[in-house]
Amino acid sequence: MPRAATTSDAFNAVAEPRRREILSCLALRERSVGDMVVTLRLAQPSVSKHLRVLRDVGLVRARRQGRRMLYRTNAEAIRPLHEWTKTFERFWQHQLLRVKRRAEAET
Amino acid sequence: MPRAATTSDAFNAVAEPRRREILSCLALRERSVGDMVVTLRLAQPSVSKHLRVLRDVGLVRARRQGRRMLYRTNAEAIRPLHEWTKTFERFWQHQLLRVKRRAEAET
DNA sequence: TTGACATATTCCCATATGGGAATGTAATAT
DNA sequence: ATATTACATTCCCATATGGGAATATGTCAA
Repeated sequence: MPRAATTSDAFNAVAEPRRREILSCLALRERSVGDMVVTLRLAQPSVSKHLRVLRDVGLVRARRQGRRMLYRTNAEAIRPLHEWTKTFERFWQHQLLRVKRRAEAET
Repeated sequence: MPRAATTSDAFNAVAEPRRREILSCLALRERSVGDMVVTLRLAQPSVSKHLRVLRDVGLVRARRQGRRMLYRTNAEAIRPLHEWTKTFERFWQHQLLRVKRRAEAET
C-alpha cells in the first residue's frame, strides 16, 4: 500500500510546504492564479495543481470572474487539524513545567 | 520531484493516520512496541517503522528497558503544527460570524 | 470567427511510500 | 553457548507524487 493520496484529507494536503504558503496567502484575501504565480514564484501549472488538491479537500473555495479564477482559503477546513493538535496542549505544558522545575532546582 | 519524505518534518509525519493514533496513544503514557502492536492491531514491523519515522522528526522519544523499548510522545514537537493552524483561528471565527449574521437576517 | 489571455489538464519520470514476509540484532534466561 | 524474547531492518511491489513541458479548455475582445 502506498502513501495515502494528498487529496485524502486536510492532513495530507497541508503536508506540502507550498500548499501551506498558498493557504496563508489566500487567507488574507481572494487572489487569482496568476497573482499567486507572481507572488510565490511558481510555475502556473504547479499553482493550478496545488489549488486543485486544496480544493478537493475543501481547504480553498473558487469562483470565476471573467477569465480569471479567484481563490480564497476556507479556514473552517483547517479547524480539525487545530483541534487535533490542541489535544496535546496539556502535555507540552506539563513538559515545560518539568523543565522549569528542573532549572529552578539546579540554582 | 516526488513527494517530500515522511521524515522531512512533523507535517509529513502526522499525515499518516496510524502515526496520529500512535502519538495519541503514547501521549498518555510510555509504552512498549509489543504493547502498541496489541492495542492498535498492527503488525510489529509496521509499528516499528512508524515509530522510526516519528523518532526521526522528534515526535517520540525512546529508551531501552531490558529487552523492550519504551516510547513516549514528545508533545513539544507538535507545537509548531498547533501554532501554524492557530494563525487561521481568526479567519474561521470571522466566517462563523458571517454565517450567524446571515442566519439572523433570514428570520 | 479569430486571436489573445487565463487557467486547467495531461504526459512524462524519478522517487518515497506502507504493508507483508523474511531476516537481522540485542538482551535476558537457562 | 544456546534458546527465547522483543524489536529493528531489509527486500519486494503497486501506487501516488511534484515538477517540467506540452496541450486543452474557457472567456473576452475585435
